[in-house]
Amino acid sequence: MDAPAEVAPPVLAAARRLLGAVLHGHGVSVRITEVEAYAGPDDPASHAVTRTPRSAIMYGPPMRLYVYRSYGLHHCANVVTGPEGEGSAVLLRAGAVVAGDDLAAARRRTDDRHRWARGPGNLAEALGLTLTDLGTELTAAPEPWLEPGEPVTADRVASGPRVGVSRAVMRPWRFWLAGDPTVSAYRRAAPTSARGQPGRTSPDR
DNA sequence: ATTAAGATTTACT
DNA sequence: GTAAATCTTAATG
Repeated sequence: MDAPAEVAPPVLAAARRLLGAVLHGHGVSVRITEVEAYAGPDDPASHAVTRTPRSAIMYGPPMRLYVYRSYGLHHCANVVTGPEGEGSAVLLRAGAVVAGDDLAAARRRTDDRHRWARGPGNLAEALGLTLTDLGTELTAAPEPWLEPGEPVTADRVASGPRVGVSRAVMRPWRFWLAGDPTVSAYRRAAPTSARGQPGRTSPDR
């Protein structure tokens, strides 16, 4: 009983490493400021919990783009990080636009540059990423591709629970650059049945 | 076949 | 604070 309950999976290190990297989308480039790690079948909040046409890409080789539709309206972009068969990926939640300002403003229909790539759906929209980009090899051009950034020092990285998930809420697998103005606000997942019911909380629902 | 919930965002009371 | 927009998946008939 001296061993830790579980070892931090490699996807957490991969998530931290993506902070500061630059994703070059279709005419717009974004420096990643906020990410979330999603592991394989062991992670109840991950799409990899079930093997479906949508999650198949997560089980493929790393450094490929995983795009999925969220609530039928938005696209969310992930980087597959684990080796083939593991099923882990990192969701790109926010970033700072470093190139293609005009195009980003047009796609997002706002001049507030802090909002151009704040939130996973908004980030994908700013970069022009859709399902046609699914499976793209990210290690080299053409766009979209990912340019590794300078390693970020640990004291600049904050972490907390993932946004909008109702399962495995205890895992602080969201990472962001502390104090960065482009980071999205934390929002708790919507309760499924009884809301705000006092007395008891379900940690791992 | 239908229903419910979800790694979301925006608009509105 | 709540509702609506609407795609994918799971559960059910």
